[in-house]
Amino acid sequence: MAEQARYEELIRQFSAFGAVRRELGRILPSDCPSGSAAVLTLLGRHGDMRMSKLAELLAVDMSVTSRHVAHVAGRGWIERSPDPADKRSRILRLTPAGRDRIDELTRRTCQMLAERLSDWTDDEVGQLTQLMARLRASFDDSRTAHPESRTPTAPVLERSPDRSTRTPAITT
Amino acid sequence: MAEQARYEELIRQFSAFGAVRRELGRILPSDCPSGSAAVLTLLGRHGDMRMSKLAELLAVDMSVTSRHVAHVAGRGWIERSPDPADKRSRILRLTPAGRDRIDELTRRTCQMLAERLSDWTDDEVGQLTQLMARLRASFDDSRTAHPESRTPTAPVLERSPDRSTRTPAITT
DNA sequence: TATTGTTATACTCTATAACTATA
DNA sequence: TATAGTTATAGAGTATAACAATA
Repeated sequence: MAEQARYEELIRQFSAFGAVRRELGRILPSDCPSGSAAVLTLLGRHGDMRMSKLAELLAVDMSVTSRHVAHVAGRGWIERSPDPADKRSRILRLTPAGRDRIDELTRRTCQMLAERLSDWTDDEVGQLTQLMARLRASFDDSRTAHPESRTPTAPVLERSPDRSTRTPAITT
Repeated sequence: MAEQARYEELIRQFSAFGAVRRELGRILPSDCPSGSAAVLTLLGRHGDMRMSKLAELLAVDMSVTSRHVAHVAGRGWIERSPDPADKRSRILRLTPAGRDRIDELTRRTCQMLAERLSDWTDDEVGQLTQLMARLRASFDDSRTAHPESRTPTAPVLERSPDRSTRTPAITT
């Protein structure tokens, strides 16, 4: 457990990270903003999947996922085929054009990183990557974990009741 | 200089970081969203300053800064007094109510971090903080540095011509 | 009745451009 | 003519809620 001052510094860096994010966003093609890019890269990384799975990986509401997916499908970068096992569901799959788009995105972003991080060693880049991965995991875990199994010294404040990837349905 | 695969992994973590950011955003008071919180914490950290200085620290356009500042001023969390040295300028200063708001924000965010990062050591939190600070610095540096002094093997692609904190004026 | 996905609406953040007041 | 700040407008990301089709 770290001291409070550590947390305050970390929060400041989280906020400052927005500048990096915006800078990277500026080099994206105008027809492929960050939401579209995330959909493509996740499909490239994890292979074909359903909407609900993609929403989980994006960690956003399914409605948001639906919009992003509609955009990339409209550009011909993915296909949405009906799931034979469940007609409500749709399977998402990259098209060759989608793979080309990913290559282009990778090229642009890696070029910018190579430029900006030219004085970083391979190992330092790896360290940051690892710590950010663990950060994400730490947040994911607590979203999934049983709340009652955690330390009672840190009472949960206004935490939404186990949000998943969708708005809670109204049971009428 | 790191290998391309390293950059690709790092980019993935950048994208995934959005989940952390959104999670932290959810615990903010509804009348104090992240833009307002950033204004308050920067003023608390760096003391009184002009709009243009704040825009630089936020790394967003002055128009954006103006909106955020108007919001927090409307809530009485800061004061905008005219700069005696330059009547075009305004000096921003936290009010006692603004300081209270910062305390509340700090309390909430630190509580969430303490909960989520309960198994991180003080040192690990410090490492992540340091690496993110350096990341931000690396991006800042290249924004300021002379483009011609950088390696010619990485030609600058579509980079905006030394953007500052404002939309370039149209010289008629 | 519950789940998968879509759509409508609203809110926040951001950038561009035009405008005012001052330098 | 240039700079400090404001405002209008537009676009992207996101969440909530209501909806249709299927399980």
